Amino acid sequence: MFNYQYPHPAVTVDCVVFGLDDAHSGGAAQRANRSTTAADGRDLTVLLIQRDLDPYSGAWALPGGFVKIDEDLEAAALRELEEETGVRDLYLDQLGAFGTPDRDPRERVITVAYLAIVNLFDHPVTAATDARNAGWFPVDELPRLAFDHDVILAAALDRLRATVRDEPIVFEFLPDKVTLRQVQATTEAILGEPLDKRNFRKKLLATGLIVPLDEVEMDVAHRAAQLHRFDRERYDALRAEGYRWNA
Amino acid sequence: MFNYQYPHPAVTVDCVVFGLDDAHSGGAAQRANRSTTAADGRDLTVLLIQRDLDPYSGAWALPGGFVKIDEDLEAAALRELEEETGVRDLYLDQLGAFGTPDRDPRERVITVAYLAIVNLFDHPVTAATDARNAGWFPVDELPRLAFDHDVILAAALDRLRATVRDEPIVFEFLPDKVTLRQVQATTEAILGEPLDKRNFRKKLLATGLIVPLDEVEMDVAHRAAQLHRFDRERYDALRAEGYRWNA
DNA sequence: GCAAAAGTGTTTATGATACACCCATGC
DNA sequence: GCATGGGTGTATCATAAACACTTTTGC
Repeated sequence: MFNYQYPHPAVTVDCVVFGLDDAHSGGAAQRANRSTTAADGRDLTVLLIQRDLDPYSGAWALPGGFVKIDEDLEAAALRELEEETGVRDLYLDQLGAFGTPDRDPRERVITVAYLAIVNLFDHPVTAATDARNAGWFPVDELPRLAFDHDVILAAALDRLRATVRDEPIVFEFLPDKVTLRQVQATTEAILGEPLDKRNFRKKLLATGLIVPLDEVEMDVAHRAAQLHRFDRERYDALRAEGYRWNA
Repeated sequence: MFNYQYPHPAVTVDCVVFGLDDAHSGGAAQRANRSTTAADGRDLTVLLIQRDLDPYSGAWALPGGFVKIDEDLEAAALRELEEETGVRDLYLDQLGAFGTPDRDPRERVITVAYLAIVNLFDHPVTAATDARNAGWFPVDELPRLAFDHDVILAAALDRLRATVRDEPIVFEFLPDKVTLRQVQATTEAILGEPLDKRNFRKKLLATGLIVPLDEVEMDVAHRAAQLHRFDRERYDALRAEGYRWNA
């Protein structure tokens, strides 16, 4: 038992984990009747976990959990994600605190939400989601969510869409070696709107941060596209000097 | 006494309150040797409170306090601000949660920080800051701060500077009836850099949201400037339809 | 009349948008 | 040979930036 002179709220972290669906979603996420989008057949998806305890038992929820008493907030988010999805290496950005008094029926719970992005090319996440029922849901086909997770998710989506325009965050979704089509398709999946191919490529290449490799993609039933690499080191260096990405 | 099965952190709110200094700062804030800036002689300032209790007794800190167990986070921020500064009506935006485990030496404290703006034209804040020693400090002449408040303040300043470019947030600092010079000077004070007068006015007026009134400023030792009003209602309506401010 | 700030346009450069065809490859 | 996506350039438009003098008013 832990005693305090004044009442203390519980504090949790919740993660809105975005990924680019590879079309074999795990768990009970049913994905029938979906028209392929402009995004190369891949959708922007969110990782949800089906609750097996009350409250909201059976409902889908954001992965998350309680912050340990000596644990940094970001560390808690990373720990929960690793426990629940097996992913270690990902993009993580704090979204904010959500603390409406009655958001959890058990006790006062304030949650710190994080926006995370997993690279499904590098990490086969669904394999690691063990016993618990987990699934990737396209952002426009979400189930009803537990707690106020719908509000948090909406805020995360807004943030993601705003961020994709002024940070090279698209590459968090993609493998090291990418085709320009992949970059465009992913950007379109995030924004939910089509972009002009020539203008997109022009602008991307004009940054000088997308360097062509001496390699082309493989196993495609048409002309193979040039592979490129995002020069993150150079970007970080420029960024430190005030450079601003803009796409 | 309040008992929990697991340890709970304490949760506080802290406010970074920005204002446009009217050059008679209250409290112990000494303001000697200051060169007047481009901002019309007014600086972007932050409201700080001198702590009278340990830890950090005597040090300056952000106004804030504990969140009550049934109180919304934003309500807690508003309450603390009213208690400590007497201000009711202000701009408030959540900045994020700060929760490094050792940021408070007494116990684990997670704080939710808010960015606030008070309109010193409408509300004479310093008068209301009663017993406690409070003062407005120019953002480039800050004293050493308690806890991790320097980090929070830096984050708030970054956010403010980013926001002033894509929301008409300048008007939060200013009275209802403004001169274009005031708007420009305030923007310059926030950004910390000078702007071109003609371009600034052109762009501002081009929005159609700054409407000239049939009135001019009074009691100035030179030609009186036209007064204008920011049409917030129309802005809100446009905003809802996807309009984006850009200055 | 002089100090102090108000007010006012044009030119240039840069970036954003719109737009359509031929090419390479696998089947 | 045909289906699929890869790759490319130009003209137009809109916005941003640079830039200096005359006018009004109070003292």
